[in-house]
Amino acid sequence: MSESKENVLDPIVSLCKRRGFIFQSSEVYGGFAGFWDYGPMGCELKNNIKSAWWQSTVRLREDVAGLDASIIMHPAIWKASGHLDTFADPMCMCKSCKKLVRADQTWDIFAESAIMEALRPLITDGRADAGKTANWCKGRAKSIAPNLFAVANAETRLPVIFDKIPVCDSAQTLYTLLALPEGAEHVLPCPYCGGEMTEPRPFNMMFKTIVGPVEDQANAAYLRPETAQAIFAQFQNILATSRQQVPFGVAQIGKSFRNEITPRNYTFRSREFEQMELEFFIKPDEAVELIHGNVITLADNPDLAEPQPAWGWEVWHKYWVEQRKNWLIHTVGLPEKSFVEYWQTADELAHYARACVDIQYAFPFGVQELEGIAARSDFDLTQHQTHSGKTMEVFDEALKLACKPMTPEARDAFTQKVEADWTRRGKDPALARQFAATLFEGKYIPHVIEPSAGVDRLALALLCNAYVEETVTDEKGNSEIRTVLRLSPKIAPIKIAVFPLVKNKPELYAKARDVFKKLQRRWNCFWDESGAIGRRYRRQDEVGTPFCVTVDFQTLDDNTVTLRDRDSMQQERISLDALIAKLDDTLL
RNA sequence: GCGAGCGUAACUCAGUUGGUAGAGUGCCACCUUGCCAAGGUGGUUGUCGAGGGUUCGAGUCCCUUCGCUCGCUCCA
Repeated sequence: MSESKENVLDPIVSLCKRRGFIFQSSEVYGGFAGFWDYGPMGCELKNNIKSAWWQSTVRLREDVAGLDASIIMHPAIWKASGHLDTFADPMCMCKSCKKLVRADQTWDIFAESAIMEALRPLITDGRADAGKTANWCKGRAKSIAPNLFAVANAETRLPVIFDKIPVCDSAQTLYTLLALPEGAEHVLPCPYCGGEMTEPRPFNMMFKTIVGPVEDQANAAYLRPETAQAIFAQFQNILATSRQQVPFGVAQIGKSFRNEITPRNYTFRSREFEQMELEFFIKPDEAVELIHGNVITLADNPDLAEPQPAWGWEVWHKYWVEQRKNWLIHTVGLPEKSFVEYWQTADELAHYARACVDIQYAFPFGVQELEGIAARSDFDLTQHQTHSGKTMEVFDEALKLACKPMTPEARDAFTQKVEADWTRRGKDPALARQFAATLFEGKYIPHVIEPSAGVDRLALALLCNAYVEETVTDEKGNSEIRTVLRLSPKIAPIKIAVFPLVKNKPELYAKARDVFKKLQRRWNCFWDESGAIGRRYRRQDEVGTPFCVTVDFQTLDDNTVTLRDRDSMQQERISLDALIAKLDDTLL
């Protein structure tokens, strides 16, 4: 299996280069890792994917508006979103076993064993259960390790740490606990082999640049690592100008940049990539309950065809999972059985996420994520409200009206219910009271469902799915290999190729040019007059052109042409008008 | 970032112990051609990934670098 993994993409990579889908960036200078160029066929393919997404996500809906934001934004955005902190992971490498470990995870492992060591007397005395204590240590280690790491170069902050380690009471104890020689270098041994580790080096995943003429770190800015944050930052502007009301969404397609340590698997993990993201804003469940008296959950087994006002976040999330799957299957033609819907487990979820579904495609190099549909609660908007000082709340007329007749007792009861619920979910109950009070005024920060897809990953998945080498046998019994890209007609780069049956008959040639010009006004067409007709068909098969039209002598008499189908290789005689009607039907 | 392997025409690949590059396919032109890559004639292609070194002479040996593949690692 691991042997066969080698070069599984080769035929596809080769075809993509030969036929102008994908080139290595800067190839004449030896290439540039993690960057790719889309050639004549590739850019048509990508444009078709993007416009199909835009069509179904924005144009065919009334509740989604578009945005095209700048790539470089105020650095504070990345502070608020958390990218500045979590994208700057310092890493250590073991000098002997060469393993790379996130610096805070080294501490993680040490903190765990140190706390365990400190608690051992309790277990020995029989006052604590060994298994439970071990689990507790693991949890504690996770929460204190980042602080331990921070403190490694700032001993003044030690007391902060001690607050979190009740068993410690002095710096001396900490050093003893961690088995560190006092005043020694604060780089820990390798957690795997005990070897010496290098100094932690920052691996910032965000590309940094300087804005303005002065080369000063104070003017540092970043290329966005995701498109989503601009939508949150512009939330109030869009709300004010789009005439939308919650629930509604904002869609954006654009480039994002991540300085990946290891770009691999062709275009799958690139340093520059394109995303299609939707942030769909919904009312918090508490607001839905106040307005409608109940919240529809998945337990109610709701019909997901049309959004309903009383849907809770859970149903909205499921709705978007279904929407996205339908689009993948029916619009861009990814077979249902070629991908899996993976629901992240509780401990895989980011702390602010309530649910996240990964749509994973079975690539030749493994099952990998194509798209994620996350329920991100009100985390992002709240972050930007906190950091910017600008409100991200919306005013909801229906909510205000619903709350108006509520008695003080009813409000108290509701508030207590929210407090209990928040406590159960591990959120600060003190904030619940404030949240409820805001709701009674008809205001809230919307929650968000985020379907986020990678254009390049999807393009690669579609190419992998479409690539077929089939054996064709002619009447004489000769077999040969036919290479075909079975792309969905909607996303195929070229829709129709037009051929004159022969090119040395001026009348026929002119007629074929007329047909070509006529079709070209509607679709991306390709003209080919060279070589035998069969060769021309096969050339189109390799770039996935679904239809070929051949103009022959009969066309001159009755305005009919032969229409050849890519997949079946069957031909039919059809009038030009009927052809246009048929293609309209298939391609729109 | 580390380790291993690899890098010759647009594609797939030859290239013997160092002697200034080949094949097939493709592509282009003309002829031919009445529907599935295989007719005829002619033509096109490379700083042998890049830079440096050894040598009279390097695709071939050495060093550096870039890129690709695999493994480790990472991955909102």
